[in-house]
Amino acid sequence: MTKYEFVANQLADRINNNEFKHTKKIPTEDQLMQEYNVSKNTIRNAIKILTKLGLLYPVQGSGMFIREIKKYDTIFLSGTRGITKDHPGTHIENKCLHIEVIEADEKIAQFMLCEQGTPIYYIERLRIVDEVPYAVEYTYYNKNIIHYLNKEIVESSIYQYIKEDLKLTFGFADKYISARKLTERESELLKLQKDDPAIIIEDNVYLANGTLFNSSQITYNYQLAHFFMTAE
Amino acid sequence: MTKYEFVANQLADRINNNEFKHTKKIPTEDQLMQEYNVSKNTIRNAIKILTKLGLLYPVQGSGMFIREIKKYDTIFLSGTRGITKDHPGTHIENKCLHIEVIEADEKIAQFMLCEQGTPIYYIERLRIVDEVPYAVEYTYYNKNIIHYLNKEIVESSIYQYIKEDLKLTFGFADKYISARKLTERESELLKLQKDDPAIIIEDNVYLANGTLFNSSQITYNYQLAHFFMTAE
DNA sequence: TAGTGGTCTAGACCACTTT
DNA sequence: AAGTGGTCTAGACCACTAG
Repeated sequence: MTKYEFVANQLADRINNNEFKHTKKIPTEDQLMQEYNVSKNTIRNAIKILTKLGLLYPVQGSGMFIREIKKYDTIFLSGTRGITKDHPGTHIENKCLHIEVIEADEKIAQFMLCEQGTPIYYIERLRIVDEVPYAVEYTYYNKNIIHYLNKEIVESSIYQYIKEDLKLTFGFADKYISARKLTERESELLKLQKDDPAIIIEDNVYLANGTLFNSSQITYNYQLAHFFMTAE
Repeated sequence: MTKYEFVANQLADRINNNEFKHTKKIPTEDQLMQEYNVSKNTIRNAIKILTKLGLLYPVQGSGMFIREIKKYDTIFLSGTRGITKDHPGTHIENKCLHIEVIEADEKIAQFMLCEQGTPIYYIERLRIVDEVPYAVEYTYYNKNIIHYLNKEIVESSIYQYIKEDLKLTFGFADKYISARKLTERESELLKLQKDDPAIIIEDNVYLANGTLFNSSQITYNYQLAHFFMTAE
């Protein structure tokens, strides 16, 4: 862990412990430099992390103020993490509906940014939060990068498997957000009506070296799923 | 304009002009430091801007690679700008459906983060892109901050008015994204069917000093509106 | 092993807010 | 005028990639 990550974690803890509830501000940059014995740049890097998470906002000439945002039960969009981290204390089940290896045709090759004929895992999952169907997920993984997947991995955490077992590091993700009507099959799986609204997130996830390894289309239950982000 | 903003603009232009199409990389940090005669930090700040816009991704030890993303006809979510900037070359019309000044009741005071009784502009607009109804927008402005609004301003660009005439600077924005069914009135305005899907963005915009001045709920035409963002 | 991005420091000065 | 965040510099060293 870098110094600025350490400082960011410390500050996040201190904010969550309400240490600054009187002032609604964190200490000044100079004070933090002294407290943690680091340079200004390191403090600023730490603070940038917290700002992106929506915990703070800076006011030039005045201080770094703590935010009070109501993000109850929402999924945080500005991260490569999934539902899991945003629903602490809930029971999440991933039901594997379908898993197969296919060869990329022209269309798949195009959005997977790979050659035609590349082996691809195609997976369908139903994600269930606290016994209620939450989302239907259609995912393509490049098998040249994720060499092996099975039902067990797919039903637990694929991300953890990729990170901890395969030792791959995530870089960034593109997200396309839209809405459409549910298909009949989706409505049955989500226990909603056909033609009910669905919020769709297409998620293209890249490794740190810039290669795309995963493209998902996730169909969320519109009565349950709400998303949150903060922009500058 | 700061030096790093200048460098970021220059680089964005050079990328758009395909200057780096052979290498698919921009010059190294050291090269850019020399070219623009600035320090490493300045280059890094510039590059961070381009990374957030999704134009670049960094690979440690290798270079800064140019991205090729298909964001045709989408609205970029990671910004406080609206539709306007994302639809160059299109004709945008804002039809004012309703404008009135009200006093904040308990509920409004809560989400506008103001005292009860604060004067508030409540505005309804229909946004039309290239003659097609695009979104229905319900907006609250704190009248203690935005002292005056009228139909003309509301039908042109409110943001430009706030920025250039009132000389206020935007800070950050929270966005909540969800889906629901259209109301009957919305379906008529958007020329869709009642109970058709709608993608909803609730947008809370803050000034640089951290005060909330604007809360909108925007109901987008699901057949036209698609959103894009990039996350780390 | 050389090239390239990432972290970190120390210090100067500027822009804005608050008193 | 004093306090506080924002920009900028010069330089050292680390982490990772690629030939």
